[in-house]
Amino acid sequence: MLKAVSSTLKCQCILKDLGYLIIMASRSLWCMRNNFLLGSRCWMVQYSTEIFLKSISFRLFGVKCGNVDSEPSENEDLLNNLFTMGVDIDIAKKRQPGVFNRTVTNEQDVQMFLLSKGASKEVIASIISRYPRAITRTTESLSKRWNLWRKVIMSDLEIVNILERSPESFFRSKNNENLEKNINFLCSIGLTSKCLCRLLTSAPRTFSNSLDLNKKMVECLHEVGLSLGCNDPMDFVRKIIFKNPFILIQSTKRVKANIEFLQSAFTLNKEELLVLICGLGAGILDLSNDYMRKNYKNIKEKLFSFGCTEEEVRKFVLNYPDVIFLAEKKFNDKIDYLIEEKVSISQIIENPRVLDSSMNTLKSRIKELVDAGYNLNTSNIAVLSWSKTRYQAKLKKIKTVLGA
DNA sequence: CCAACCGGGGTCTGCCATAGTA
DNA sequence: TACTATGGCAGACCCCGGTTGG
Repeated sequence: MLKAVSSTLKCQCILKDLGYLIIMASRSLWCMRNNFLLGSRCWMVQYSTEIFLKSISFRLFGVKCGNVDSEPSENEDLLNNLFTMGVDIDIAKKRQPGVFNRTVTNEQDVQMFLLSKGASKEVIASIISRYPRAITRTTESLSKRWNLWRKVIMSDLEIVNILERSPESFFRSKNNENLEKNINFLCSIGLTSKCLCRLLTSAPRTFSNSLDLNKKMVECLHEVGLSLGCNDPMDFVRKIIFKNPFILIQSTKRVKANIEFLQSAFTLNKEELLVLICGLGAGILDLSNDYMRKNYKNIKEKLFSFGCTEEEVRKFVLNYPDVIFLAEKKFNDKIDYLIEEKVSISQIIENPRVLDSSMNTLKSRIKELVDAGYNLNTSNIAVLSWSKTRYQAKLKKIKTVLGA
């Protein structure tokens, strides 16, 4: 009798497992097909195949020794649920092991909730794999949080896209009161709804910061504006946030150090520094201090090696502070390549924006221009950084003039 | 018509450390 | 004391087009 029951149970188990396998297999194949058809990123193919293979090994393992050495501390329902959802358990466990020891989790509610907002099953699996603590949130709490985000962002789909990109930003905190206070605070300093939307889209973490942390950064920037003799320091703060939506997820330590570095490196007076950091230089305040120093040092050395003066380097970087973003190798490679192609260093200094273009763009454009008979050394090199349409129109013209 | 100048838009997560909490 | 919430860090460009003065 007992044997009969146990074999029936085993049969059921195997049938269930076969069911999983079929579901996973078809899902994987469907995913692969879609990925090939749509030409989307290869990792999805790899990802779904991996999940498929893992699900096979897990289920086979489960059938073979299910009762013998299952770990009592682990919630099997949870594991089963996550597997059917396509979550990568290995990644999830590695990321937040504590979640797997909980007696109560809400993975199915979370899935239902996200499905109702238009997220695909694949996206949900990816979200939970990368931020498993998401499944400890209740529908009620999620719904409230979602509605607060919707005060800033116009559509559910846009929010889904942000969650897919950065699940942590949404799920790391369940403190909805704090989120609401943040929104109110950012409105109160005069940020427009457009700016707020950009902030949440670009740097969603801002909204999970504690209100206090955001206030500290705003105060910090306010003080900087004040100390630099700004007439309207709050306007200065708004300008920086508008120019650099990532500023509120940086530490005040980093931002202060970068501002100090810019001031000392370029010996700027208050007014010049003010213009720089709420203008072209706003973006580079995010950089890690060491990275900024290292890159600036490299730029200086590289340009010195071509006989540039200190003043020329200064002018170059101040006209185009974004150059500090460029990693050493990329900067050096671009300069070397341009020089190799008979562009002079003074031409580069006069047109720093040519370094905006990727190496590929520089290479293909220079080849086309040279082939068309354009002399880079004596002509304007700004074409290298023009938009595609303007560049192509120009190239066409060059071809007809020089070809004739 | 042209080029020079200028500003804008997209993008920025995933991990670790640690104080706080249940 | 296991787990959570939160702060902080490293990492690292490319492209488009409006305006304007000649």
